[in-house]
Amino acid sequence: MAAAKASPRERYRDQVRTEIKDHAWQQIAASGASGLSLNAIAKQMGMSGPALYRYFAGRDELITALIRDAYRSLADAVGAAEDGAGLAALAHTLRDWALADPQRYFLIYGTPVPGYQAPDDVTAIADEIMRAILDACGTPPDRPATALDTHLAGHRRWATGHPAPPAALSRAMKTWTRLHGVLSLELAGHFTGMDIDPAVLFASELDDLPAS
Amino acid sequence: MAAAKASPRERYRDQVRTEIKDHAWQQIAASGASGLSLNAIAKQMGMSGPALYRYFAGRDELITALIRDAYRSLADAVGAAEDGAGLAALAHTLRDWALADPQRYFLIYGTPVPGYQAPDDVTAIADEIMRAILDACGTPPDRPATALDTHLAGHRRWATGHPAPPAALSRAMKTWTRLHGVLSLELAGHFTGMDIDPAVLFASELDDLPAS
DNA sequence: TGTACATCAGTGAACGCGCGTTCACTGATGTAC
DNA sequence: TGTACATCAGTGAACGCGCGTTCACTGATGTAC
Repeated sequence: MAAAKASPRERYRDQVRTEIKDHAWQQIAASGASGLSLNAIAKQMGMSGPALYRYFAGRDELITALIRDAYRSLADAVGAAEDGAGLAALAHTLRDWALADPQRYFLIYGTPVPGYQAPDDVTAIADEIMRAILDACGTPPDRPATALDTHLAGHRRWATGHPAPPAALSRAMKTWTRLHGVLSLELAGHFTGMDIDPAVLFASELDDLPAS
Repeated sequence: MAAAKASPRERYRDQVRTEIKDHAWQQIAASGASGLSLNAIAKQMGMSGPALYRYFAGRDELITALIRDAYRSLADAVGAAEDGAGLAALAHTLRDWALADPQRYFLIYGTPVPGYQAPDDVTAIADEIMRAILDACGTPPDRPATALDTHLAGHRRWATGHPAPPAALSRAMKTWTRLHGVLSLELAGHFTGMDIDPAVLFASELDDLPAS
């Protein structure tokens, strides 16, 4: 622990920054990311609007911090779940994480804002998430190489340094896209109108994965 | 053609309504749905803001109209593609449709606005899309019933009147979620940073479908 | 331990902006006799 | 065909609002001697 280094003022700053972000998440959960307002957060905290500028340079910096935190939280969750527990454990961790705060999931994987480019350190965390999935995929059975295998073998920047064979890369990729497919439609409520239980569909997709 | 019924004024109204929506789509493509502004559209058309209220009761009604049009356009596209051409044709039609205007795709399948509920006639079009996928799935091979089959057999409101057996329902469902999984991540740009070609992944998911 | 000074959190007023929306109106277009 | 009237598209002014952001400031907290 390097906590001894933090001065009282620094500790206070971190605390308020966290409180601001907590209120921001609350607001996003209530009305979406586009409804996020610095003034509204300040009012909720009993402060005046300009006070927040001591903690964030502006609205954009706040949102970027939220995105970073969301990625970090997900990477930690799947990283911890992956520790030997296999793909099913990771998948359910992912689903639980998403259901706990749908808008947080969508801040990462939802509708992109045209023109927004995530900072480099955020894309690094995104890679970390992919590596956790890759780890959980384990060693795939031998089978003839597919077109996807071949493509991924030549484009594995996101799996830099990872010893996984092409077939494992394919499996990780499909794990990611398939689970996201079910999850994002579930979170957006597209199954509600159909009267379908997304959990059953999710489980079924998970079952199908090893065979692919 | 029932066009003879439309009076000059009605024709003009329809024309202007269409023009307003065209500019709205342009604006959404440029800065996302949250950046849609009636005043900005009016300015772009060389009109004053209040003039638009002759054509739409307000911002919400405009957006609802856009959502309806998006659903209608997609339903027409997949409906036409499905006509005997099989699942691959439908899948590529879907992908082309999405790539033609990503923000339009996300208006349907993207981040939901908390609290927004689509009107009934829109969910009817959503069912129509599902039926097109269902039709394209054809008759599945015989196989033991899965848990998903059983669940869907008891929850087929979205396939009302459709003679498809449970196994076909499962296949349709997975077709939908898997293609959406790849597509939505592609449109959001998540493969760009990974240097992966989404077309290869999409094709591979399409290949895997019949086996599932 | 006590005083002098620097740091910094938070305030309140103000700026300019664009938003959705209303209202009373002008002027053109279409309709009826 | 020509006139009288109704319909309706579009304008301009105005409303109230909340937004992000700046600035000069007060007052509390921590630091150095």
